[in-house]
Amino acid sequence: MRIGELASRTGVSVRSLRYYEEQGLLVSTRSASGQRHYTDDAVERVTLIQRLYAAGLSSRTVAEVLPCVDSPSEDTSDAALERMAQERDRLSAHIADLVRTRDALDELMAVNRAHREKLRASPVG
Amino acid sequence: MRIGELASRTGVSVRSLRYYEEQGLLVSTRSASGQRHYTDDAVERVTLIQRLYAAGLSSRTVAEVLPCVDSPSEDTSDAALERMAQERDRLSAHIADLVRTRDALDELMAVNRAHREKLRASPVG
DNA sequence: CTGAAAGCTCACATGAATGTCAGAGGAAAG
DNA sequence: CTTTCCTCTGACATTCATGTGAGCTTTCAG
Repeated sequence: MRIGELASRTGVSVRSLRYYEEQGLLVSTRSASGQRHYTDDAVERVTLIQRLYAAGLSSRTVAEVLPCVDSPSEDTSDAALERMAQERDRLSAHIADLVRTRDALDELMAVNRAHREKLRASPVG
Repeated sequence: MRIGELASRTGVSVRSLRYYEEQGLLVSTRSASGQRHYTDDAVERVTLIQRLYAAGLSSRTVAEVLPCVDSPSEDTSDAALERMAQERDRLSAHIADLVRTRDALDELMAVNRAHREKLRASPVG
């Protein structure tokens, strides 16, 4: 498929797809006229890239990790494995943090709702 | 305390503290000479701001939410409550997404480690 | 064949939080 | 007092993923 189709299938802009390629995250074959062509696999790959971005990995880090997706049969470097472990831990910590923040939001909402109830009961405040 | 102390107590740069004030997230009293002074409460407030930033709220949204922290006794606006609920939901979805990504990372690591084991058992690959 | 739609490259713009620098005026301690 | 550190404002720089537009070529449907 060409880049436009990949874009609409993944919901990622054409611009971003070219950027991913520039960063070495996504490969394409080129037609004689220079147009990018992708296999169906690219859809999944783009989704994964987005997922990793959303998890806070930089494109540099994503580039380090993706080879392990492509060819786990090759000798995965210590560095890559370590990087994955490191990112996993960072991600875990981040998730825990977000959960705490969500709890804080919940409590904030509860407090404010409670005050409203009180206000409704005795409108003087 | 002055801005430098607040910075070192919170681990947030002086530059960022001034930025928070500019965005209406943090208030200070000014000395005759114009220097910012903060009460101890500011430490907690800055921590909360950072927490909300980390949860993906923009400073605009943080500014919308913070008044509910300051004075839940006032009539909290519908808009603010709705905004909080909305951010809470967004955050929940984001957390779920991150958990999935973490799982994906875990599996990726497992697969790569397994391949290594195999390699070690029969070095031909 | 023609025109619309889609691709290409290159380059500049954006947004958000923060870094950094310059020039000037306070603050605190020797 | 003088030195050293802190703070002030203002402005420009940075990072990163993405938007946007120009100018040109390719593809495809009619």
